[in-house]
Amino acid sequence: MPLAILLIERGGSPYKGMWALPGGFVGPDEDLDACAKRELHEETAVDAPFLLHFANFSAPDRDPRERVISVAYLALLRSDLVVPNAGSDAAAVRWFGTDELPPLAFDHARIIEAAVGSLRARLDDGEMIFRLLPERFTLSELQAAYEAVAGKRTDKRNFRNKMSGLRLVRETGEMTRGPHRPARIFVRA
Amino acid sequence: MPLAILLIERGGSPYKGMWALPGGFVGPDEDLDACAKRELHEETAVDAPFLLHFANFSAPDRDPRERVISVAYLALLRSDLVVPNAGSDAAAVRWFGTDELPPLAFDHARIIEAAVGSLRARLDDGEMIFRLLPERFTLSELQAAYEAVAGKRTDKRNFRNKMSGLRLVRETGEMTRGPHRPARIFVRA
DNA sequence: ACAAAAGTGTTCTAGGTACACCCATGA
DNA sequence: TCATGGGTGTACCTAGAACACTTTTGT
Repeated sequence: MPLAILLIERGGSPYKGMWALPGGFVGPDEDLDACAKRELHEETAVDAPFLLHFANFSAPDRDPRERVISVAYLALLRSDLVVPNAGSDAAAVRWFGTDELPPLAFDHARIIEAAVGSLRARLDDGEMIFRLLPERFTLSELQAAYEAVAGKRTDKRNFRNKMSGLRLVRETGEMTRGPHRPARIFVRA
Repeated sequence: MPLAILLIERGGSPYKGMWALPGGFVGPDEDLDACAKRELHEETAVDAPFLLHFANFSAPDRDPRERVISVAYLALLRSDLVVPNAGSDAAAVRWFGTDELPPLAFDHARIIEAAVGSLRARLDDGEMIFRLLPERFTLSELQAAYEAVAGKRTDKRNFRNKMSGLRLVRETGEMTRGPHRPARIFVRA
């Protein structure tokens, strides 16, 4: 499953009918993290437990209506499990594979580029990747998540060696069942 | 020469008479980078050719007067050469060693902590460190700059080996003169 | 001659990469 | 027995860290 981006179809002008990142204005009694979480929920009905700030976008004319500074956040979620619902201001919401992105409103294409770069740079921190996995997972599932985000394949043995060095996961002692050899089940360390 | 921070003494309330980071409000026709550069110049008469954004600070009550979101930037300059002059709103301006910081207004102590961390994390990018050096420099000068920022000593041979790997500098063929063995003069690659 | 700073190599360890085959299960 | 995915080890290379002495100049 490739990396995908959650976009909303704009219901109003400017850029009416084009796709854009969810977002909105910060309230007087919330910090930026809370704002990002709230706006995402209001516009897509998606809850992202962990959001990461990665850049600001502040060119004076990036919104034709008025001066807007965007504080950009990213989250990692399982697009196969998270079903978005269009909320306020959004005509529609859906996931787009990174290779099938539509034309985007404002400077949002640039924002997505920056987001993917930041995400890949932080993959080994071990904070984000587990958002793509159930609580209990196999090493093959973990590797698939890594590869989806990194956008490239990795050797299985090298991946497992690296993981045992990073100490991000802990074995449960339990095994999967299925029409093939059982796999060890791990949890986050 | 240890790492130092440029602070202004606040001329008005709140926190009148306390020390704080320079800063101000973004104008309608400038982006955040330009704002940071302008505010620094207005308040301290210092020109920083390269500013790096490292974090936002947005707790709703961090300024007792009104809601203020701070977009924090850092620059690296030679505190021995850059002489600040108090400008608008500032009663005084001066450099403080990181080990002799006064009590700070607002949440600026936290901002400085974050800044030093970000700076150290990016030292090897090769973007910042040359701000501390003249155009032509010796490897010993470069190493001294590294050590000042990193806050710790480094082995000379290891430092030089690392540098020749990073390819950040180029030899000029010229040498220094002085009451000791001449040193090769380098420039940025 | 001496004071001051420049310059130089080797060994060890850890982490990254390339690479191919056998194993356990359910159907 | 076959299809499916799980699981394993070695050799090589590179980067980082520890470590001490000789060289060149001006005074």
